[in-house]
Amino acid sequence: MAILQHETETKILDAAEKVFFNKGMSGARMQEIADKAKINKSLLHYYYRSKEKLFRAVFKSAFKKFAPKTIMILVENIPLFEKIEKFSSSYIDIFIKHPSIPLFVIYELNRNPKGIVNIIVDAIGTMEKNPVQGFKKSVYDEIKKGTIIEIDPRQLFVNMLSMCIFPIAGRVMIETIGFDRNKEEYNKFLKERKTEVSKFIINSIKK
Amino acid sequence: MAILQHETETKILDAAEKVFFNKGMSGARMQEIADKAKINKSLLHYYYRSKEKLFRAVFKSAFKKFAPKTIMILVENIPLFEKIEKFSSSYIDIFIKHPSIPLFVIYELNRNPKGIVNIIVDAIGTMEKNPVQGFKKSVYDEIKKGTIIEIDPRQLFVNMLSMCIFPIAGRVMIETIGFDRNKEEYNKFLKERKTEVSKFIINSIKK
DNA sequence: GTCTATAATGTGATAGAC
DNA sequence: GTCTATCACATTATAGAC
Repeated sequence: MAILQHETETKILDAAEKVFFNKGMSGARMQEIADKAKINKSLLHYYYRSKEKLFRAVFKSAFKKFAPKTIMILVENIPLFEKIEKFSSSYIDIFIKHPSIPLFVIYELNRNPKGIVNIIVDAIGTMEKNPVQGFKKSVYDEIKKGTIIEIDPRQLFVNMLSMCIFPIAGRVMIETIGFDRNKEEYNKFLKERKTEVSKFIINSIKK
Repeated sequence: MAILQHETETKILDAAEKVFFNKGMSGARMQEIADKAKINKSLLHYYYRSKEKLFRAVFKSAFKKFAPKTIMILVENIPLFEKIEKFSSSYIDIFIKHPSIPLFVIYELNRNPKGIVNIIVDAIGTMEKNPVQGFKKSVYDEIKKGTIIEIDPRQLFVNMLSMCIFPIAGRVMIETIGFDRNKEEYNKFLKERKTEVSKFIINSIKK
């Protein structure tokens, strides 16, 4: 039945996501994915011929969860401060909902840059027009207007990106060195960052 | 001979570092480590009984490359602005020299928090007195003096940490989305951050 | 200390029945 | 589509000669 087939496919992808997110490509085991999906290991191969192909499906799905919105905000034609507020808030919000994605993407991109870029291109069509250019343009506009200090837009962008992603990707590390291992406390801390990050940035660059 | 033994042990650890840093615990292969060290695979087991033990040695060595100095700066009794400048500059500098360490530590800590914390405790003696407290104290002192705005010291600390570590741990990702894949250009960009980060932070919090 | 050979197990993938 | 059984190979680890 078409519906059952679709259900199984979804069950597999959900299970595969959990395992790949936690263990990475090299640490993931097809058996564990099958167990989590409550199906036979052979069925994995029936639906996704190989571990590699299943991984690609998982990565692609993960990437689509945050990339389109992110890119849109970066190229949007709005004032810089608004762009920073919107980006930080949305970005942190998405990753509060999908906390395993940032480290997964960063790590796998390191492991095999070329292979992963192929998946990304497959996911969003093309990598040609760089969305970061949209952010740089906003920065130059404000510098010209004299509303912000002179700053290298690359530094500013990386600052913003770092403060949005790292507290999520490096959560276990941060909890280990500086916070009580209290899940709720850290979640509250992350929610506060949705406004804290943009305030911190704008404070620093506004004239 | 004692010297030869020491040499072999070092050769193994150097090779193991390269492989574990790049492939992680689960992706690393004992054969590859042996090949890189130009010795027989059995010798690995002669010197470090198991893959697990070799990994622990590598992690411990990696951790010692940055943790002692970092902790020292955080608890040092110096004014906040100086502490921020010193921390950012030293931290980024260390990781320019050892660029694979941050992602390695973050990833392996995620994979197996309890196991890794044991290694850390083994490396620095204890985790009891939290070095981040030293930073928080400096922040509260300045707030009381009225030299900086009122800010949650945890947010400030995580901002600083993020801007220091993420550009290194997430380098491949950042290069992929926003920079030309030019090694020298990015290295220059990182060196600039040694002063940019503290300027950015102090700009944001000073009254 | 260093090597060769091999054991023991884990793992991705396939064949074939139903 | 889903299962059982099994292959083929990779990988950690050990035994034993030198």
